[in-house]
Amino acid sequence: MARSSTAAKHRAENGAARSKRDSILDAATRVFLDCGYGDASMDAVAREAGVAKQTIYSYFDGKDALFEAIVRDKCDQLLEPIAMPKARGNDPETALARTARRFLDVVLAPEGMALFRALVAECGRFPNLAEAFYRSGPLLAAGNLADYLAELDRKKILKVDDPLRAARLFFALLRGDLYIRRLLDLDAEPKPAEVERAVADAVRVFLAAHARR
Amino acid sequence: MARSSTAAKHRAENGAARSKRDSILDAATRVFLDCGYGDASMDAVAREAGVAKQTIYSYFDGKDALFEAIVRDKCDQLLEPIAMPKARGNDPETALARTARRFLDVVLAPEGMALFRALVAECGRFPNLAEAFYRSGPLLAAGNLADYLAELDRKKILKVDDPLRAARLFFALLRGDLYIRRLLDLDAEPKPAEVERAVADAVRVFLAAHARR
DNA sequence: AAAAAACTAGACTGGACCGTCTAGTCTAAT
DNA sequence: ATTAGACTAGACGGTCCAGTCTAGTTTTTT
Repeated sequence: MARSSTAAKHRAENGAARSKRDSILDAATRVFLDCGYGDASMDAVAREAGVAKQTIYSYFDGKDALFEAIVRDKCDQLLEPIAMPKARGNDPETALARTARRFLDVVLAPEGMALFRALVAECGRFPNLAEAFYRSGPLLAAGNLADYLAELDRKKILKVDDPLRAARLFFALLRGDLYIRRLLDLDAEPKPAEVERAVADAVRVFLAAHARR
Repeated sequence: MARSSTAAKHRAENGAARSKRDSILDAATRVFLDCGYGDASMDAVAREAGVAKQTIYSYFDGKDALFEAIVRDKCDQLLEPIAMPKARGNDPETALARTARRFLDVVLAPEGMALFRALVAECGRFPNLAEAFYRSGPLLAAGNLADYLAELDRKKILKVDDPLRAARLFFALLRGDLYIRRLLDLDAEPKPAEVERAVADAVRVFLAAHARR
């Protein structure tokens, strides 16, 4: 048991093995996010990665495990910018807009949409993945914003009774109609000007709702 | 050509045929919305409908056509309450709340969620279905509300510069975080009290943003 | 009653795909 | 140079499923 298995041995972080594992992971990400879990085939992943199918099974336990790996990986790397501490030196309007922009850029990008679509489609099969995504994504973002809103409330700059609830509303406002349309693949990735407009709308409405006085 | 084929003949609306076609449609709805398009099998539909598989193929051209049929059917029947003309006699707050409640009741219900999930999962395969859903659902609802908002603006009760845009924002506000969580199947259908709270929040924020002066 | 059409149950075809296995090649360490 | 482990290419077994076909039964029509 303490002895490393064949499968585990090359999982050690010698550069060569790392890069092979990574190329599998990259290919799998493309295939899974393109086709969805059901229509993605292990043969396609192997072909895309330029690797024999057996090699995939030596790094991952099976299709499920591979899917889990690519989802957790994409979660970490996609949601990194969202988790970043906010620049709070500015006035609320600027700070909110900056947070909003960062959020939309990640969330409306093709990769973000594909990840979310895959999770929605497979949430019955992988409930823990859906939960993990939500916690490290929307929930984290709302939590961070809530902290900032609480601070603004303490400083009497805004009136925010329930910061977490307000933060969630802000992100909902931000997603707006665009998110639905993107989910259904009715729109391509929005141009910067459209993002900017969505940001401005959300910030304006939010500030109106939480103005002091 | 003018002569009716065997397949078309029993599609005429004699009561018996109608009821058989309907029981297939009902069963297919359950199976497709439960399992999703990919994991739903025609055998399961036949079993669920208490019908031979061949009978399904005499009423529908194949799996795709059956899926299309059940989606269009569910769209029509789910979104009927949303398309209803609004009671506009009341003050804006009451009217908005009523519209909001009706929307959330339909959209957050298990059937509404399952339909949307299926469409999100299959929007690549059935882009026209996604489009049809959006137009007869979210877009119709927003259009109706926009008309009402324009009226309120004309009467100087609210200030609404872009009614359609405002209506979309209202529904986005309404979906809030709940919708994301429901999509990922992290929450069960919300209790009336939760719906009421979401409605109140959305109405409050919306009115604050569009108050006169 | 007889003929036609609808329906049933189940077998069957063809194809996709997961995961395993085989046989042989390449690479790195001893 | 030899040997062990990683890798490749492809075949293969087993399963599942869409859609077709057959043979027999029930319902409807005439």
